[in-house]
Amino acid sequence: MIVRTRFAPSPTGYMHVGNLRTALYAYLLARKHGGTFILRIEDTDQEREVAGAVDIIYSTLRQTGLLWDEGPDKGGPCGPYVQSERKPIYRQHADMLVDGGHAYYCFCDKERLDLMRKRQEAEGKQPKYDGHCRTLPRVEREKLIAAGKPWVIRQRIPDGGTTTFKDEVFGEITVENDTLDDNVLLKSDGLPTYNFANVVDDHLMGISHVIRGMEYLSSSPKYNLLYTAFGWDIPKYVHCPPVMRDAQRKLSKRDGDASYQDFIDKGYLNEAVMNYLALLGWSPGTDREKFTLAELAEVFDITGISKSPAIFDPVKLAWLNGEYLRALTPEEFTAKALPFIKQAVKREDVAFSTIAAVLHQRTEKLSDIPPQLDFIDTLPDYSPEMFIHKKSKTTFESSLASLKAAREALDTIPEGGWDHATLHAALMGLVEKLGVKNAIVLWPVRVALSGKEFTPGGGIEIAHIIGRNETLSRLERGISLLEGAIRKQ
RNA sequence: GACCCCUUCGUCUAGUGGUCAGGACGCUGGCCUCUCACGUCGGUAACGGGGGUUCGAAUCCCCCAGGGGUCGCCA
Repeated sequence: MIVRTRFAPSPTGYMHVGNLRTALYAYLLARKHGGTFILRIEDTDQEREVAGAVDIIYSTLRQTGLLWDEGPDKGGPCGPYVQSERKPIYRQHADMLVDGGHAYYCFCDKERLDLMRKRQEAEGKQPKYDGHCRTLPRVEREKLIAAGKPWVIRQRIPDGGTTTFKDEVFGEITVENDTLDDNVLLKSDGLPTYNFANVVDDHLMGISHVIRGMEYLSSSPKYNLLYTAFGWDIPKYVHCPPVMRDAQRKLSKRDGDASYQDFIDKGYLNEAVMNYLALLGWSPGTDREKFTLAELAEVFDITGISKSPAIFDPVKLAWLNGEYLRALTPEEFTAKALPFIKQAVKREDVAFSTIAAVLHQRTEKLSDIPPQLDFIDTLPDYSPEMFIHKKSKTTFESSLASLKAAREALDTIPEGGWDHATLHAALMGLVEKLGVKNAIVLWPVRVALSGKEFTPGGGIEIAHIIGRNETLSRLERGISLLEGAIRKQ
């Protein structure tokens, strides 16, 4: 079987991660079977046009690696791939339906429709087109058209009976035809509704698997009726459950973290986001959790898609992102971290590579970086109490001695020799010389250099990062703080 | 409200009549350690409820409850 899948977004101006996941699945299925992945723009709602929205679709798909084989910019045998450019095709197909008795012209205006719905609601019935124009004679119809009366074309749902369709994730579903509405197929502006365009285009473009959100599940019987009316083969339907914010609400753009770009801006890696999305509502059937896009394409299978909505867990995404960050080489990590480091560090005379090194194993997302670095440019005010660390048994006195010894040892290192290895040798040598535990020396040094309880990296790294002058002056500051504290005792 | 769909640890999930119900995140205890993290070893926690079918049900059937979706000249 030739697999042809499509991603058919409407240009809304941002890429919702739920949509992106649907695109991912469509892409993976195509790649898995050596098939074709198609991009189609569904811009039939002229009122919702957003400038630049199509570019966001392009750039996001490129960034994520979901490269399409046919599309508006690439062309292909089934173009055009923009629905607003396919207008004549829909008209032609709508007429075919009308000729076959599967659709009809409707001249009802908004006022009548509103009134009708209001009445039906008042009577406690479900709003549904009342079939007013269903039986309009052909001559009457021509007369109204000639008179310039606006019209739409509606689908004629068969009276009575049932329609059954099969979904690859939900199985067989049967509904009573009477619960289905005579929906508009062709709007008065001549453009098709989604209900019509998706059927015509999916068939004309040879789509084998229609992968889309679950919100279309309940309209699928109508689409089936359309395929049948045309005498077309019915594609395989794959409806994906929604991505939720919590048990009640869908993840929405209003929450500010539903768009792909939001995650990238916060310092999540593309690879981590895509990996996480793949596993949200789909399982490979094994315990494996880390996949590249290419690896996903190998193992992807429709049967792994789950039936129930999945809650998006930012905490787990962050963990996965950390995994990806940690797997980077030091050079790669430095390149990605540098812009975030510079948000917090304005000084230029610091050891950036050491900052990155010290951050590497401590960063889940890049936006976590700046707050960790707030002590580098300027030493915060801190209390001498911080020198006392119970577990390491440091005291004011021991800390004062350590700081003085450290000052003496480091003072002998020239500016040019101020590197990590030298500092390490000097401070560890001090530990050995004094015959004490590492912490007796290193705890107070780290506190004096950072003024903080927790820091990325230890005293040696921080000394290297902030440089000789700053190190010596901060040690000085620590010494006087401690002397003051001891005097007060 | 009507119609359709869904329901395993807090979360993502594995599981398709016989498992101590597995993994991951989180939380938590130990180890490592100059702090925090990383790493590592352990712990915690689930089959929505009720009826059946069966020697035996998370797995099959029915009912209920809860949740979701749809009911537009939006997609």
